[in-house]
Amino acid sequence: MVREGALYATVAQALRDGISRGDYRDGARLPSESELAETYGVSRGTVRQAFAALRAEGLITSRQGARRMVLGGERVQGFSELISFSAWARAIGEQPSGRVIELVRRAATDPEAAELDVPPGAMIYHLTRVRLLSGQPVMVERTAYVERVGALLPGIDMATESITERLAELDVVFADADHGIDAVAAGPEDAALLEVPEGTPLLRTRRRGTDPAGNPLEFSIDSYRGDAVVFRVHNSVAATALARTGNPPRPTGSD
Amino acid sequence: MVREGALYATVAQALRDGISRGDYRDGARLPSESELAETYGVSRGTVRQAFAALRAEGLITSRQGARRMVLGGERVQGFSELISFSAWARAIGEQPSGRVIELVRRAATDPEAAELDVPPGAMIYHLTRVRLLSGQPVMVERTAYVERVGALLPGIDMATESITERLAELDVVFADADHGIDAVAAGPEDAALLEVPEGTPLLRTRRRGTDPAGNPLEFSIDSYRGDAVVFRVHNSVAATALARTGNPPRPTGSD
DNA sequence: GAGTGGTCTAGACCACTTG
DNA sequence: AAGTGGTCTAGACCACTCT
Repeated sequence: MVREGALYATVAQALRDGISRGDYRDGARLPSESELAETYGVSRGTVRQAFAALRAEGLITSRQGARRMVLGGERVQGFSELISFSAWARAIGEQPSGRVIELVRRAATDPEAAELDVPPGAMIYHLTRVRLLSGQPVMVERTAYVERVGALLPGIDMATESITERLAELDVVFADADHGIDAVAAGPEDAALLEVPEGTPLLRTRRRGTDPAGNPLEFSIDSYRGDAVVFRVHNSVAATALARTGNPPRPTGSD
Repeated sequence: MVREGALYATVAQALRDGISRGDYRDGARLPSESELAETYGVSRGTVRQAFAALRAEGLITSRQGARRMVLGGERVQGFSELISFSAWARAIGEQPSGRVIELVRRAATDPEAAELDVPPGAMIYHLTRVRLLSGQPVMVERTAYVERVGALLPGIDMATESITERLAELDVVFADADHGIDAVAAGPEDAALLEVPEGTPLLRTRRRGTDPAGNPLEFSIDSYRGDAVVFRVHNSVAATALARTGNPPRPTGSD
């Protein structure tokens, strides 16, 4: 168990550890807020903050009046796995690698300029890579970086290092990402790079990554072999915390 | 503006309204916590709870020391749009409809039993529908319902009503959903139902929906025309809802 | 240095689940 | 009826941003 900066993060990690270790099995009821508050010597609010994190991750249920329970299903944790191919590969026990097809500095196309929120024709860096899991090509990545970020790329060994992680060390931190996911047929170039027949179904994601202030850092179009990856989404009424739209049956009368 | 049950929900909705009304434009800085606390006559904690909801929705940024800002980009609303085709269709301004291919009560297959957390061979309801947007077939839906829920289906007009919304009125409420998204080639049956050539890329989602207590209610395999839909997901360091799961193509040689 | 968000505490009351 | 989570308050201190 690693010491985190915040108390609630420590408690949250302890609970995650307990769940993955099997102390709390699938469907098992977790300790109450007050129990945990006493155990860890923190206030109930801090325990609630820890639970909120696990709730957002889809790890546990939460209903008024009832103990929280562990939700089934294996989960991949963390924001970094979603934005970094390398981090994701390691998380599932695979060896990530990459082959750079092209890295150029050029004027942004109109769509790129729009996504990166830069003036039309502004200079950007564009990187094309094939990403491999244990030597097998599984994804073609075409990423446009804003100039400030792209200028750091030549100093990074893109075949072995994780760009995202290296950038983080250089204080370029990703905080938010929007993903658009659809399915397309492999064109000639993607088919060749992925070593599949033309027309093979590909899972394509278009992702815009932004820094903590909301400024776009990169815009990437990633095309995965359809048989190589599954995107998993967990969501809940709690995570979106939005009111129900329904019409509760009014006992009083008509409307 | 509708009165919500909780104070923080009222504040959150007021902020959403302000954003969509344009009071706070893209990139604009929002009022501080203390300002809002005074404005609405609530404590700072309540304001923070409201902001947390908007943060989880990907509507705003949040960094220590700096005012929160409005994030750009159109958003997918909430939980209901991901779990209900009808709700989603309406949200994008399309007319949803459905054509029932088959509704049967039968014994669950092993995978179905596992997903629905019922004993092997238990009775379930299985529904096959083609879903249409403005008359165009865009998705084939194959859903297994636990018996308790499926027994309600015959009373629902599945061609025009939203099953999810009708079930909510009957106190069958979805609270969580796990989605697995990948890309596959259309087989003969799907191709016929969707009126596309065999082999056309389809975006397939496998979804398990559970009630507030974590009990599975339905397991659905939805196959969308790849050119008809884009899934949008927002995630952030603050709230992670998306994950990739590996299914690496096995090299035939070593290992 | 002033302002702001992030964390934390110690209470309180209510709505809901459970035995 | 007891236990539990959901909401809310009123403070406090700290880390960080901004100008």
